[in-house]
Amino acid sequence: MKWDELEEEPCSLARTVAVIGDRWSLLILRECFLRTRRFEGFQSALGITRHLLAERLKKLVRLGVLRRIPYQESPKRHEYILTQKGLDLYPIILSIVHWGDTHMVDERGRPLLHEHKGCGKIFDPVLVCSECGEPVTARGVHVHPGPGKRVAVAEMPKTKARSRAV
Amino acid sequence: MKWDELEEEPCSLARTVAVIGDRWSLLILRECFLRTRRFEGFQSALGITRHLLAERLKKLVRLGVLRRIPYQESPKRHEYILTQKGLDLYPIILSIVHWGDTHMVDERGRPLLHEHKGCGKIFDPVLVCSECGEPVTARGVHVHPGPGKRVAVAEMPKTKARSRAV
DNA sequence: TATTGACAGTTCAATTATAGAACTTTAACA
DNA sequence: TGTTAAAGTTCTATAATTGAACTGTCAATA
Repeated sequence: MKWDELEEEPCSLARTVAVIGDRWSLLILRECFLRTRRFEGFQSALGITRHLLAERLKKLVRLGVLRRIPYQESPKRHEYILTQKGLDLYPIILSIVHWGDTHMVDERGRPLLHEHKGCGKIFDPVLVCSECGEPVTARGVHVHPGPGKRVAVAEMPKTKARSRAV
Repeated sequence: MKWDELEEEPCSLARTVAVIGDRWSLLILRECFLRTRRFEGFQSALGITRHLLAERLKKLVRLGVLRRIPYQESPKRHEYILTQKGLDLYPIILSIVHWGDTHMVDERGRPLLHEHKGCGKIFDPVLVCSECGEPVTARGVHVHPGPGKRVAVAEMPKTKARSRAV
């Protein structure tokens, strides 16, 4: 499967993986949330090759996650800022960080602590149900086919039969 | 940066990206949450090459996300099931699906609907603060260096100076 | 005036990873 | 005996990534 095919899958997870499912995009976005905006800033913070960085930034702009805006004329320079679509990735980022904090820390503990401005406390993110407010776990969820699900084999590509999507 | 270096970064996001930050791992895990357990099941559901599937399953087992358990003798066959560490990835998966549902759907709408068994309703996941229960947004969070943060240049690798981590 | 340096990339060869297809092994089944 | 199924492994061709050097614009400095 190619990257562009991934974007077409009738699966919201696959389509999102087409955006952030590579080695660098999430790290670039981490930097965005830490207020890095410029090419050199990303490059030195991440140690990514300039070639790939240029490529990934272009991709994230094309996908509407970042916006490229000029910050000076002569020489013309641009910076990269998160769009609303990009800002909406925050729950993903925070969930990832929390899993790492829980399962991948060494003896020294968490690299970062997160303070919720609203209540002033150091917190962990918790995923809850929008309807009842209770925490959600894998076992507590049932999935149903939605309107965008590919239903019949008739609609499927000739070669392979894929039937499921999260 | 190599994949193994990523695992060593003083950053919970980078360490988690070392686990799930490739083209296939998240898709394999999606299948796990949909109760796929066997090699052929993953292969036909995803269209991944057998070579890479074998490789990725090995990696996920090595990292403690999946467990490989025998389900029959002669010929010896194994299946792959989520460990607790793997089950804990559910909030990440669900956040990713929700972002895709919000920003990557086509005219036909969501591929899947999620029902919360607890309250019986179709829901969206919401990320809230563990301390006050209010929803968390990027702008509502302050980060502080934690105990596991790499502090001084003295401790850093010779080549590059990286100072930040989510 | 000439030189240096910052910034934002681009170019190119060498290495690595992934895709696609065929092959292997063990054992049940017709 | 021949076929099928599951769970891989092996192989070659193609695509992606790395590492390093190079380009162009302008400002500041010697």
